[in-house]
Amino acid sequence: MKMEGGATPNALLGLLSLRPMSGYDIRQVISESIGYFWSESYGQIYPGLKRLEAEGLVSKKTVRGKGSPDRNVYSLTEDGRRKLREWLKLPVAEVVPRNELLLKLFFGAHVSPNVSREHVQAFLERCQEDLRVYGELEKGLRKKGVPESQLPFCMMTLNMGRHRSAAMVKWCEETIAELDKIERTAKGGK
Amino acid sequence: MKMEGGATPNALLGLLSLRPMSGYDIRQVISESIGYFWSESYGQIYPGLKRLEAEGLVSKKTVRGKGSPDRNVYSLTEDGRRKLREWLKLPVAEVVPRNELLLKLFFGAHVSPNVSREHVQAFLERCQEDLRVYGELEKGLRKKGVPESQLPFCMMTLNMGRHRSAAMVKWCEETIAELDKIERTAKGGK
DNA sequence: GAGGACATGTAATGTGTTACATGATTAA
DNA sequence: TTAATCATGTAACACATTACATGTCCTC
Repeated sequence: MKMEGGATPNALLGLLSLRPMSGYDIRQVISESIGYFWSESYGQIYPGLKRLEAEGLVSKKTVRGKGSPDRNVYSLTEDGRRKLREWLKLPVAEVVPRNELLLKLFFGAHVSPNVSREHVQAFLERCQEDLRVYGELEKGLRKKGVPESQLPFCMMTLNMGRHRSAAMVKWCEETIAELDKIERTAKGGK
Repeated sequence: MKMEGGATPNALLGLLSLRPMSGYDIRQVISESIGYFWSESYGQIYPGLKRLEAEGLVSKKTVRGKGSPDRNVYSLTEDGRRKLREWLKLPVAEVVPRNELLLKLFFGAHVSPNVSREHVQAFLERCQEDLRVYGELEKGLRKKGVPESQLPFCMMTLNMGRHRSAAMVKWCEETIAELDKIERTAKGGK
């Protein structure tokens, strides 16, 4: 009867495997590590940690703050570590990710090609920005204390981002050229 | 107060812009057109159509079935068409799509490299299959009655899939090689 | 004294899938 | 007769974000 699908609680376990953290810390760490392919809101994190504690997968230690609020620092228990390993072994649940850009582009014939062009242009800029961020992230990895054993895995995820963004940049350029062509012929044929 | 974000009702409007359809039809059409980047379940479609009708964006016509159940066929009203155009002009809401494969890969140091390798291998096969499907889809487009004006937009969405899948195939191959290297050194160093 | 970072948490709301319920027709 | 396809719809549940509520300390 146990649903093993839930990626969110397992993501929390994974993050706590890096080091003991509070809910607040987790949010920070996400944004500077896996933020480009995973995110969690406080509304998921705090109740999630509470549930994991009730299941004995993490343990809480309240740290009296010196000049700051109390922190609830959670760490993985042996059970939690085992649970994480089991989840990692399960096949990846594949979903079709929704792509609103493609949806709008698909129905682009209803509006001026200019509209689609701007959507693609915005996406292009975003991809270029992402490529820049991946560079920063890599620098951060090399400097900061990422365990030797974890480093190649970080790099693999970064590399997917790079391959993806580079391909998207190419597609954007081709698509913008195509949209420009459509606009020119629309104007020329008038 | 109106939330304009809702992509799902707008997706329904877009699909009905192709031709009048029943909720059942919509599901079929999705799977043979935009299914690789968008999907809707009946639980969204039927209540969604009802709501759109109440707002006057679509109109319902019940067609008595000859040897099959009655069909509720919906068509776009002028208001619906206008609403669709307005939505198409709004900037694309950008979200970070979650990627469970990357999440598992990121924490791959906790399990044998073999486990990650198999996840990537499965993803590789899926991408290759996708590339094949895009070919089929394109053939279908050329044969069937897709309006001339809509065709280039279909092709643009297909091309994004192609660029993406091709990049992913390359990444998978590189990543599998890297994982093999890790496994060899782990074995060699023992 | 205003604003921002630190810190925790809940409630309301939105979004979406899955399973269920129903029932006819058609092909194996 | 059994399964698949056609067809519509609801209810329960799962998942997630946002806004709100609260309060401290530190810097400008």
